[in-house]
Amino acid sequence: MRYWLMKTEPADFSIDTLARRKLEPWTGVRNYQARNFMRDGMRAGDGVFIYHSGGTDPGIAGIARVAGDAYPDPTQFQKRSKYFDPKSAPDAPRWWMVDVAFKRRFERMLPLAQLRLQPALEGMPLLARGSRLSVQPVASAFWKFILKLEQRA
DNA sequence: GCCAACGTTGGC
DNA sequence: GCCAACGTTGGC
Repeated sequence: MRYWLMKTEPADFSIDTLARRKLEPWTGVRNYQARNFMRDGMRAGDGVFIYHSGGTDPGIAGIARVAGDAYPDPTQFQKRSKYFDPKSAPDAPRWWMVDVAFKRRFERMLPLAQLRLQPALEGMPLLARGSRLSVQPVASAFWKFILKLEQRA
């Protein structure tokens, strides 16, 4: 069982949206590193922190789980989609994705600023300078520590 | 709104 | 293969 963190802009899609829909096809990831994590690293049941980015108070908003193995992102073939990729061919899809299932919402979001204060989280990719990766692994020690932090909050 | 950091593209 | 230009991300 591995752990991950996936970013989303809450104005477009938030933990509450996920709570309502229960299951969400995580379409639109167009970064090779992020794709590789989804395609090659994720397995059904893996834990996922849902991270809200871009707003006035970025942070971890809740928990989801990987619902199944990766499959080709259909939006890459849809001409009208903003995620359309003319260079991708159906017999050799470039972009892969997973379905993400809602688990729970944090009672209080864990702000990025608070995560930055934790010496125990040093080395988390999320906290690295200039980190933009929208899908990233979370070491199990970090996962556990963040859950404890949340209990305390 | 600003801007640093980063990834991708494309000319050479 | 190099690298400048460009577009995007995302914190502040």
